[in-house]
Amino acid sequence: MTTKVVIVDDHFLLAQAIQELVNSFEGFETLYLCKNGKELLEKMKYPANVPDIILMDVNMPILNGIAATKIINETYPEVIVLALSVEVDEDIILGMLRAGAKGYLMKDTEKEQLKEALEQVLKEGYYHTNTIAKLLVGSLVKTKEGVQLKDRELEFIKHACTEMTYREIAEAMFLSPKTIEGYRDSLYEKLHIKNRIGLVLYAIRHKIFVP
Amino acid sequence: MTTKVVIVDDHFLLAQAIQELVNSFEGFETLYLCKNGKELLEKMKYPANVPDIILMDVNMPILNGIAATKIINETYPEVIVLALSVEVDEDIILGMLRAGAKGYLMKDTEKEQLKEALEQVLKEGYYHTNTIAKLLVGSLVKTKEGVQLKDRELEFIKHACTEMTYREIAEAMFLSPKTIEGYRDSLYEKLHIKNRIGLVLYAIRHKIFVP
DNA sequence: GGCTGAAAGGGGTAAATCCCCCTTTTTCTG
DNA sequence: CAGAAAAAGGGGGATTTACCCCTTTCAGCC
Repeated sequence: MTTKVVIVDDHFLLAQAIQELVNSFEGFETLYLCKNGKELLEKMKYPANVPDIILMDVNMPILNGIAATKIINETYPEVIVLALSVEVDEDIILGMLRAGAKGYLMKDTEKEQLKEALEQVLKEGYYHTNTIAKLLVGSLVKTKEGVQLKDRELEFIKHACTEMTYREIAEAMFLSPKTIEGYRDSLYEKLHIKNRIGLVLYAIRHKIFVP
Repeated sequence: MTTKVVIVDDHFLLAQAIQELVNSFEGFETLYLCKNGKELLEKMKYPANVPDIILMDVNMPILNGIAATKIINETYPEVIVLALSVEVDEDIILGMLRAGAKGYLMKDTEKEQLKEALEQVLKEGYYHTNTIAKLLVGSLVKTKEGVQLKDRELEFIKHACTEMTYREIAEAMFLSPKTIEGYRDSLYEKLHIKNRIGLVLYAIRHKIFVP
């Protein structure tokens, strides 16, 4: 009985290439390829298309890896999802694992490591490289960082990542300039920053604003 | 006589996978894989290691695709470089082609398209998809945008993407604050921006500063 | 109802930024 | 070498920001 694998990645060349790799491993075969999460869910409506393992890219259009993984974990809890990405962003890795991925492979892993990952995930139910393990430990240590921003603040931050003055931002948000300054001052304190440049960098690094 | 191909990509899994693909094409074989431009140049010092075609990733540590392509074009003009990237940034694609790449493949190309590209590049000397062709035409239309920034200006911009005041930037660059203000004012005019936020956004969008 | 705490609005001041316009020095370039 | 262009440095003033500390309003909750 061979293990059925599905590869989900919008970089189609990579998907096809990984397919060849997987097929070269004994005991594994690729069922089909998908370009995004939506396509995958469509396919999986037919029981014959439900695989044992899904190799899932994180950055995809339409339905990204995290969202797709979450749905699959709820609908098909017996299917194992392995994340596969170039993304080294901590938030994203953790998001993927929280969504129920059983492992996270960087795209610079060795061929042998992929085989090892597939085999271990079948036997043990999980596979994590040292890099990821370290990240996990790290995330436990600093569970704080819980700076919760309100909707209105997020809206302000997005405007601040613009050549608008605070007066103009106030107009755009139908607030008085002084209220806007209040938002700003409280954010500066919460986020430990000193000026608007710091705010812009914070917004970009936390994906509040995409340049 | 088979065509010898070398793959340069720091995403090792992708590199290996593409290797399998290339080897499955009749008349092509992979010589070896490299993780960056430096490794490639080291290898190519031995004549036996000089391939016919190089499949080169753009984003690599140590020596990136554009720099490596430039050197290879000067040192080994008979070697064909094909760019291979997820990058859709116009500047980068054009940079790669200017550096002497004979084609630019997106990583979402089909398996068959890779084969076609390899074969056409051997026969015709170039390979461009419609997407790239359109880009090329577009770049001819708006040949302007030739805002050439000097080293000192770039250094200033990087500092400006920081919570430093101009006074502090001046200190760090061993210049008077007034000189720094001069840099700033001339940049504002050249780049059609109104304030420091605009400068930060310009820097990020043009990859002068990576947040 | 009364307390509390956050959101909204504000006043005043010091610092930083922006925007002119100007001189001197250095560096290309014909 | 001369002349032009760029780099470096500067003055002064209008705006904008940053940082205090303070009042009103309003919703949530015991």
